[in-house]
Amino acid sequence: MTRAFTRKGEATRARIVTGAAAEIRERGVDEVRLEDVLARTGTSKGQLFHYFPEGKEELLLAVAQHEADQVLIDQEPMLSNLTSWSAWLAWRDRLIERYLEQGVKCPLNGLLGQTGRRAPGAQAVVTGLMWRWQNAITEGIRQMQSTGDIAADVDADRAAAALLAGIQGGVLLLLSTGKIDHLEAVLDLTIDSLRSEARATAAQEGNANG
Amino acid sequence: MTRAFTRKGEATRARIVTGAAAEIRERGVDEVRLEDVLARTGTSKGQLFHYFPEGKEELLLAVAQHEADQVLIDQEPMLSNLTSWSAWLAWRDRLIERYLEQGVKCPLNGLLGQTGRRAPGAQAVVTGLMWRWQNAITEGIRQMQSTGDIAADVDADRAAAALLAGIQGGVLLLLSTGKIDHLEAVLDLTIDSLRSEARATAAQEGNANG
DNA sequence: GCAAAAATGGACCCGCAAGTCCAAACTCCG
DNA sequence: CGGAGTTTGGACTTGCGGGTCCATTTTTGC
Repeated sequence: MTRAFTRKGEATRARIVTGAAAEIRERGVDEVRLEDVLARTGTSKGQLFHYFPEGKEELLLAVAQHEADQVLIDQEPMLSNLTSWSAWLAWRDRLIERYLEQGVKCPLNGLLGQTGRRAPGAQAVVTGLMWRWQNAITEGIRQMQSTGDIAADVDADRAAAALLAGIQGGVLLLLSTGKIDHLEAVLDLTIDSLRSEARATAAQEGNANG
Repeated sequence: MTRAFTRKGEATRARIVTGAAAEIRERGVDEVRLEDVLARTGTSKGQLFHYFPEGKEELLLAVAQHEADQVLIDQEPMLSNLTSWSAWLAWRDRLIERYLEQGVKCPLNGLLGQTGRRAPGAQAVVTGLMWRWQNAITEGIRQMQSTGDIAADVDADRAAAALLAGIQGGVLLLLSTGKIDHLEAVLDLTIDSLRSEARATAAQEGNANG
């Protein structure tokens, strides 16, 4: 299935993907014309359709995949090591920093709901991203439970689902209002809540660990 | 500024707006052609451009306004009367019910971030909606604080911001995964958190109310 | 160094959907 | 009834942008 591309070919292909991604981040999916991508990457139509025979749809899918991966990579190594409260806070800070910097330019926006029908597979990419993201958070919560830092009776899956939703909503509101306040509030209050529940439970059980 | 439309004219205009709204809900903004709206509403191009001289953009703006208002209306009378825990739960139930029914068809999706540049004013409509929505929640929290049901030291604005973000994210995840779990988790955990903080504070102050 | 395969440039095609225009039909009021 | 203003229908124009095609150049493998 993997087509035979030379080294140079792969490089060109990659250049097109990252160029398209940048263009989309800056101007939005529906504002980007193939011409824009060609201009920015210094390529021609012939090349684009050579590397993406299905045309725009295939390119969008590749971009989506690329950007989805990037979202998680940007959170490492924190996201995979939520093993102490300071790690959680570092993760929190990274998220704020990352989205503050990204501002209103969300590459994956516009791939949701029925809007994303334009690139059928793209929807799946987003779903996959959410799934991986939530799993990482769940794992983090479980870790904290194993050390007693979070109460054992917390439903890790459910808590992770809520936190992920909060983050997504925070980013969404950043996109529409330009302010990061919502994201900050969600992260701080949710994490605090996980901590205080631990404290409350520990207190009522009369036996803190440590 | 208000153009002179006869009764019949107003009716036609309204028919076009609601028809367009329905079409968009079903098929997504970028899939809807003016022709589709005309077909559904039994109108002609002449009429559409008669009532919306600026064309599609003006129509989209009208639709956005219409749908934004609907979002809040659908939450009444609960949203404006968050004065007891049972009222909060009723609101929660209404939200779940509403979005479960709406499913993957979000009329305002696609108006966010730079995607929404297609209709410059539409962005403002969404921002306005969020603002009104959050204010209502803040007000509800304040109400509960005034009766002592929520601890006075809770920052109502911040808590409302977090809850709103959670809701938005929950809906977003509903759009991309088709499952309502995230929205449920956010609502339940956030509301629970508001309640337990009240309990905790009351307990530690040694004086519960009622 | 040579043939086969891959990479590149860019002119051209073509369909779609927004927007224009105007003539015909209503309707409102005196 | 008459005519000014409003509403309606729909044919036509137009520009944009995705996709096709092929000739040319470069690279690869032997």
